[in-house]
Amino acid sequence: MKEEKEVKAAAADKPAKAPKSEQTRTLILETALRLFKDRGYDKTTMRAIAQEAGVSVGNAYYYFSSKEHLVQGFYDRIADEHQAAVAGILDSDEKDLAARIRGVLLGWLDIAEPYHEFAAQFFKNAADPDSPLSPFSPESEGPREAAIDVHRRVISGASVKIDPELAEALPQLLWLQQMGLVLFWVYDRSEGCANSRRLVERLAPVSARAISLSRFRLLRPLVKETHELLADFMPTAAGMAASGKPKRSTKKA
Amino acid sequence: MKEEKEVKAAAADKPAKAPKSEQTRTLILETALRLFKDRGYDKTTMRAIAQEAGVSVGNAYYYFSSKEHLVQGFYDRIADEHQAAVAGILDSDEKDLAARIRGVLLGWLDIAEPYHEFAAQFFKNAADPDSPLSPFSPESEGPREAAIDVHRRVISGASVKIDPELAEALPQLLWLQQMGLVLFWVYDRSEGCANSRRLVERLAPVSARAISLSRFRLLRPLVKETHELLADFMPTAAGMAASGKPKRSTKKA
DNA sequence: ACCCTCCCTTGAACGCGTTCAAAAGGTTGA
DNA sequence: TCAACCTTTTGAACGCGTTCAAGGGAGGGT
Repeated sequence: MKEEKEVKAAAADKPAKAPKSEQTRTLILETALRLFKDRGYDKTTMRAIAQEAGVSVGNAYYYFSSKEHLVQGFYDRIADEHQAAVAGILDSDEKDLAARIRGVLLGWLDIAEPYHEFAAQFFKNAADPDSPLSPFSPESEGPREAAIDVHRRVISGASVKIDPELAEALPQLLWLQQMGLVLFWVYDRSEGCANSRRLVERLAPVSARAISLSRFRLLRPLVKETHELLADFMPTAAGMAASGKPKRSTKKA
Repeated sequence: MKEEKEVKAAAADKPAKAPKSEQTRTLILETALRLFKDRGYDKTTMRAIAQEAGVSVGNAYYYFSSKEHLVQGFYDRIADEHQAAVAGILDSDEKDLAARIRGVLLGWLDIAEPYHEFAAQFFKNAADPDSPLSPFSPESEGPREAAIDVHRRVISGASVKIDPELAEALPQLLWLQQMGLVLFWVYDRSEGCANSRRLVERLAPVSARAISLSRFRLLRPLVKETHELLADFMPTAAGMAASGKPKRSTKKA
């Protein structure tokens, strides 16, 4: 299943990076993503992808072990675009936490909007626990950590004072909030996903307020327990549930 | 699609309630649920269901317009069993909120455990926004309202004092929490879903504490905003997203 | 008797994702 | 040059969910 391109044996002074068939792989992937965007996921058949790319269906399966795996590329692309898009806000001198949260979430909606129909169609695959496409799957750890890191920067750039214990768990919580937004967005059929945007406008101040309230003594025990809960069950929720033991992962993607 | 049994014209003094083919329908449904439980969802083919029930595949589709629709029965069954199972706790003199939450959630895990493997397999269908099986779909409004009502009784039987504004939104919030638990449970591969149970044990006190803290002045604005947010976006999240206008539904199932 | 109508039932057929044995290409060593 | 070997490519075939035109069969009006 997992094959890494191992350079034969000797060193080719010109690795060239296009080893014959990497082109075929890319061709199939690009064709697939284009058709997905044009026709939607369900209406794009493997036969159509193969035909459009000028190869056989079997060949597509030689490079991508299933139709789902073709989506991984799209998945990564959105994440990359989002991280690029929010860099401006994250590195700006905007200190208001609500504004930063709002910017990151609205930024995601902007990036994802062109793919809304397509995304809604394959969202069910991503929700399958057995699918590598699931945001909780071990295969998604890299992108997931990167996404959580965005929220880490959301917090660190804000002027708000945060309980240090909460600060540790907060990026994960904000990421969970983002997953909730994605869920809402997938269901959102309103023009231009206007409802999702309004939700963000309303939700961001509430989140920010809740966070800023957390430093009060009154909430100390609640914060502490919440933190412990996340530490035990979240690191990789899927891995945790699967293995039976909480595990800490320090791997960086 | 929606057909109600209309008594022909005249009054049959013996409606008999088994009008010829209701038996066929039931036979197909029971056969399907049995095979689902035995073999899992994916490995149970429509052909196998038809053959086992002694009918043709087309006949199965005459009564159930898709394989998914066969699952609706299972869906309803779990909900009914759960409501029966937690009646004891809800009507008891247990006044501790954490214990009540814990009881309801653990009760669900008990009921659902036999179907864990099966459920994980069709969970992806339930996550499809276009599927009537989705817990957020209009078709699921009846069961959803019933499930929310369970949480309403969780609260009303507890001795805790609750901000009246929060009290209105709280059942929905607890239901969302339950949906989160279901998500975790679907991913849970541990022996006997032990991790899900431990999550409940840890989560219930945290939830209860958060709720009891909500009556403090400090949290008043946060509670108010949260309530408004839910009122606008939750009633039927799907319907809301679809129609563009919040709608209040007072329909009882 | 006949036909008409409506409910129920059939099974072949369609399009899909996916698999696989076999062929075609390309590279290496003698 | 030939042969062995691995990578790449092919397209027919499989099993699936689903559809549909066609066929019972039970009543009821004439």
